[in-house]
Amino acid sequence: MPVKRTGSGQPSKTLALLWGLAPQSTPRKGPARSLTVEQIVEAALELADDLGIDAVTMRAVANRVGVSAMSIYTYIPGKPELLDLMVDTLYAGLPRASWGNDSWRDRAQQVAESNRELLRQHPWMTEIAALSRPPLGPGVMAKYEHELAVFDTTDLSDTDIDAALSYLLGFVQSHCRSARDAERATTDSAMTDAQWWETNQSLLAEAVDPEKFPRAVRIGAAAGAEQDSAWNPDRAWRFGLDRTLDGLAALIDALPER
Amino acid sequence: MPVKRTGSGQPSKTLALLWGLAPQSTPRKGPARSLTVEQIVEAALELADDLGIDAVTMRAVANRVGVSAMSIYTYIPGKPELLDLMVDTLYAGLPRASWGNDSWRDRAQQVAESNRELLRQHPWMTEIAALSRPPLGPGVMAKYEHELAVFDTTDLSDTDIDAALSYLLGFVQSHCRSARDAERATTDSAMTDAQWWETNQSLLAEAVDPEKFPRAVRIGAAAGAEQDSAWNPDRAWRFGLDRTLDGLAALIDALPER
DNA sequence: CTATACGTTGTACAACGTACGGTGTATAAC
DNA sequence: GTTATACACCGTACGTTGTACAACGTATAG
Repeated sequence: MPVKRTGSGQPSKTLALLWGLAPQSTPRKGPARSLTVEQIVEAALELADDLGIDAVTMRAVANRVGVSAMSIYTYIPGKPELLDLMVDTLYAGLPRASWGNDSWRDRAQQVAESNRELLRQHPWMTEIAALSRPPLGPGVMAKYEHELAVFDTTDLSDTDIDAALSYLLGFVQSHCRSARDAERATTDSAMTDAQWWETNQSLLAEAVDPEKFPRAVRIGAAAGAEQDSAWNPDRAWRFGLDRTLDGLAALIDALPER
Repeated sequence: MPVKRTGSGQPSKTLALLWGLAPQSTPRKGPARSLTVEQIVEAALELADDLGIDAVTMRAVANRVGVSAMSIYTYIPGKPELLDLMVDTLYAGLPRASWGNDSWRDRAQQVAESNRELLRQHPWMTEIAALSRPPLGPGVMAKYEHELAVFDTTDLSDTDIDAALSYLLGFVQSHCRSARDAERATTDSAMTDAQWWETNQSLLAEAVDPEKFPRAVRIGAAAGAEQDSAWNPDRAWRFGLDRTLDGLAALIDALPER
């Protein structure tokens, strides 16, 4: 059964793991532990980055750190918790330059772009559910804290600050997910967009009646022609980011000063 | 191996299936077929709606229509194609009232809300990859055609119309995905948000230093208190939809008339 | 020295998608 | 009418997943 969802374990165990709270420290009874949680998470991250999230199996991770699959379970309760740890670890490692006196809009744009960069370097992150409701580990908290400061200079209420940040990050994730899907569609099928188009053109031409779908035919063709493909990630990014920032500006700049 | 991705089959076969182009019609050689593709897709949809996307296995679908698992493969090349067909079928069944002379903003809001409604009635749709780059079936085409008309009365270029619609739908999907994750987090763990909070409060209080995370503590508490939970889907929806429409308005209303 | 707690591992299970080969049935060819 | 052929259908089997369980060995506690 596939496990791509996080947060399924007992939350207390997960939280203790995330914050590295060891129940007791050094003098345990049996043989000494041969690994650390960090080593396991590291190995899992390398696998995910190199071969994709599907390659992160308990057996593969165990093999990479030199133990048997079941040994992992003495360090980590299960796979969902491993995914939680992977995400939190990456978040913890993010650069967090201080904001200086940039405007909220500049800050928001930087946050969007650094999140995009993270998701481009680790595309598998767009495939797991840990992003919308991430585990409350130290990395997540530090990221949240830093990004909330985007709206320090605005007059938004606390709840609106939270909503605004969620909205901004939601756009980034949504876009990166689409970009990943698009890239995979071409690499998976070993077909460029152009080849795909050629293969399907005749079939589509037969099926799609321009009189029945006038806008779709016209606009689909225009969009495909102007960009070099059916979907241009960079163009979609710029369009979406501008819209998102404008949307937030419509709220923020209309506020009465407090 | 889990298959939750669509579009992995040969595109031509998939397209033929989607548009219902039978290679030859009636006089085949062997025994008559006992099923139709529609029946199979119907059964798969019922399973997904009743028990979630994980319950849609080839064996379960086959069992529901009264044949063995392998018989399905004489109708449909594989599971990705089945998912494609499910999505296209739902899209085809969507109501598409004519627009009258609503403003683009009213139209956009209606599109957003009807998409949200669809994703609420079929939450499993947020979990499969068929939404960002859907298969070009008749249902998808009809939906695309209808929704493009949102921007008929604007002066947007064709490529911008396409981008604007993608942006709008991206928000809806992103929101519904989060809403689904949040709902599942409470139902899966058989824990209400309040219970979860109580369980973890002491641990978090110990780990999270308010001096290190001042904004996170303040804003997290405010957001949790004002809403009745850590995340209120309806509030997030209204916030996000307003921002999205404002963002589009900033582009559309600033255009010089053509 | 003995008891106990713990790290590690091999085996096993159920579930998944689907490749493969066999079986029976309908039409096509003669 | 007989034979050949194409096709629908099915049972079995394979490789893969997460992880439960029990066995085995090792270090410390008494």
